[in-house]
Amino acid sequence: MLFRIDPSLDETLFAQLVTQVRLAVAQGVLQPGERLPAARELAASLDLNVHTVLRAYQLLRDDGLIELRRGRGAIVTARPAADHAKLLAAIDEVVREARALRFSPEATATLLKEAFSS
Amino acid sequence: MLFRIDPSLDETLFAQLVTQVRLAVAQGVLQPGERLPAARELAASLDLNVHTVLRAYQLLRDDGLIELRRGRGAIVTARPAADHAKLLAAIDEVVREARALRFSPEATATLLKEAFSS
DNA sequence: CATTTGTTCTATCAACACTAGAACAAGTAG
DNA sequence: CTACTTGTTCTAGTGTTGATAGAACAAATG
Repeated sequence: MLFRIDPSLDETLFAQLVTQVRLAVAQGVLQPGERLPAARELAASLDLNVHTVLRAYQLLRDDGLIELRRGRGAIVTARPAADHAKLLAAIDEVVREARALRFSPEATATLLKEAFSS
Repeated sequence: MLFRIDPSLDETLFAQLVTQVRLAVAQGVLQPGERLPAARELAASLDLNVHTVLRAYQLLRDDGLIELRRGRGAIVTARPAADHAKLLAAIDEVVREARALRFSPEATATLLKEAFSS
C-alpha cells in the first residue's frame, strides 16, 4: 500500500492519510482483513511522527473502517463502497459548473464545506 | 444586506463572510455598483474585529468581485452568475454522496480540489 | 476643512497541528 | 516463559494561524 502525504497542502497531515485510506477502502484496493503498516513503520516511511499516523488510525477506527489491536496492528474491516464512483462523478459535475462560473477551486471548496454544515 | 457569521463552524470567520458575499453576488442579490457596509460598521454589527472583515474584503477584491476605495468603501464590480443554481445543485449532490460514504467535509474538499487540477 | 474609509503596522492571545520522548499494556512469536 | 511487536496514554515543546486590539496613516468624500 502506497500513500502520499504532501505537507504543502492546506489539508492536515492526519486528514490526508485518513482520506487516502478511506478512498483505498472504498475502491477495494484495501480489502477487509488486510493489514495496514504498523504506525511506527508507516510514520518512518512517510516521514511523519508516530502520533500523527496513530491519530489517523484512531479516526479511521472511530469511523469503523479499521480495527486496532495491540501487537497485531490495523486491520481493515469495512467493505468496498459500491457507489464511490457516484461521488467522483458528482465532483466532476461540480468542477464543470464551477469552471463555467469562474469560481476558484478554493471558493468552490468553501461552498462545499458550507453545504456540509447545513 | 444581511450576513450571518457562526463562530461555532469550523470554517474561519473571514471565509464565511467571503462565501456569503460571493453567493450574494452570484445570485444578483448584490448588484454591480452596489456598496457593501463599511468594514468598521459591518464588524460592529457582526460582532467581529475590523481586521477580520477587512481580510474578507481584501480577498474579495483579489478575486475581482469588489473594488475597495478609501472614503468610499467596497463596491460590487462582478456581475451575477447566470446559472449558479446548477452549481449549488451539483454541490448538494456531492454532499449527499460524500455523507453516504462517511467522507468528511475536508476529505471531500480535498478530492474536489484534486479534481480541479486534472 | 472635518469626516469617512481603507491601509499598514505592531502586538497579544488562543487554538491546533505536529513533533518528541517516555512508560505502559496487550497481544504475537520463538 | 521470554522477547518482540504494536497500540495506548501521558507530558511537553514548537510553529502556524485565526482573531482580537490599538494606533497612525493615506486618500477620497462632503
